[in-house]
Amino acid sequence: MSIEPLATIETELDEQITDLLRRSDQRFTKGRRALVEALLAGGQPMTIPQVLEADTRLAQSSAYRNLVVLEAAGVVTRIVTNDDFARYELAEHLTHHHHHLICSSCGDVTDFALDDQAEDELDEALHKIAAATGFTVEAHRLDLVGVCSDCD
Amino acid sequence: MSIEPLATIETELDEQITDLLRRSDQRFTKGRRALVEALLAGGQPMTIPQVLEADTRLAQSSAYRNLVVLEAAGVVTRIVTNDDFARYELAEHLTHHHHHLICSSCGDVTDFALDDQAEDELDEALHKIAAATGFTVEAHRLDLVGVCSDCD
DNA sequence: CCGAGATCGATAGTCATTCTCATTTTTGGA
DNA sequence: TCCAAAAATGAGAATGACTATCGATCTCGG
Ligand SMILES: [Mn+2]
Ligand SMILES: [Mn+2]
Ligand SMILES: [Zn+2]
Ligand SMILES: [Zn+2]
Repeated sequence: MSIEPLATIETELDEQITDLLRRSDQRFTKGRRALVEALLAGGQPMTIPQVLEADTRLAQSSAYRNLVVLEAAGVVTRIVTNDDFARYELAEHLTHHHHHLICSSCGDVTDFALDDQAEDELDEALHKIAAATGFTVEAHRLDLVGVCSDCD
Repeated sequence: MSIEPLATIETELDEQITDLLRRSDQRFTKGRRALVEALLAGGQPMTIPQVLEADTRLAQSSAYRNLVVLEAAGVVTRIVTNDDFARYELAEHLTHHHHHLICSSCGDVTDFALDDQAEDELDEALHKIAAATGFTVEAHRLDLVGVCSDCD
């Protein structure tokens, strides 16, 4: 494969990803870089068909396999909804903590963030739950399900 | 099919479900009643294999089909996680609003509720988001992902 | 430059879920 | 009660997102 960047990854992000991959004995290859660049350029969680359309040089089988590798390394997050396809986005520790608007009509997933106060209050309430249930919390997920402005 | 109830559905709930189904031109048949009873007895979101194991008289193909019917009628909710199987539970307006603990180890999904104050604060924050984004909110979903006490 | 090992990608396989259709059950008149 | 039309059932086939396979290609240290 010979792939030229669509959008160049900033040096720091590149190094972070290289490092995450190295920790799971994986290389930051051209194909993997192209996937990250597509997700970065997309600006919202993307299905694999969307990724393949955004960069037609990518092979489907490699995209599936490499997104699994990238997820295991903590570079991307897999988002599963009621839609037929899973979606991927850059992991939160490479971007920032946020939540999702999920359109029940078209399936689109977009990001939103709570203001700090609301997020803090939520965290506090969730810590109580965790303590009360003996559940070891790794993450919380908050989605708004509804109809996006495009779908009216 | 000849199915005797495992756990009897209370009259009021039975009438609500009958009504919901009638609104989508569907009947509350024995097979559908058995599904609802299994979910009720299960006490937590169940996969279809779990439902079939709980009531071995149920046919797999009918269970799949009827859970789709029950979901369309608003009787049950389909919960999709990273696990292989989707899960079903009674819809919130037949029970109460709540959220989910999702075990990333065994896949189990259990319920929890925020205290009223935390839920109110969350609702308020989400209304602001909806207003700011032009998103028409149908529901919010809050999950805690982590490791359940059974899995340590 | 070389060779071991990693990665690639076309293709085949898997399996949760959906579809098909012949059979059974239900329903609402006659 | 009897009948026919409509709905529901369930065994099995089909679908399709995703994963596994494996020979070709690339990468990197020596
Ligand atoms: Mn996101
Ligand atoms: Mn629940
Ligand atoms: Zn939409
Ligand atoms: Zn568990």
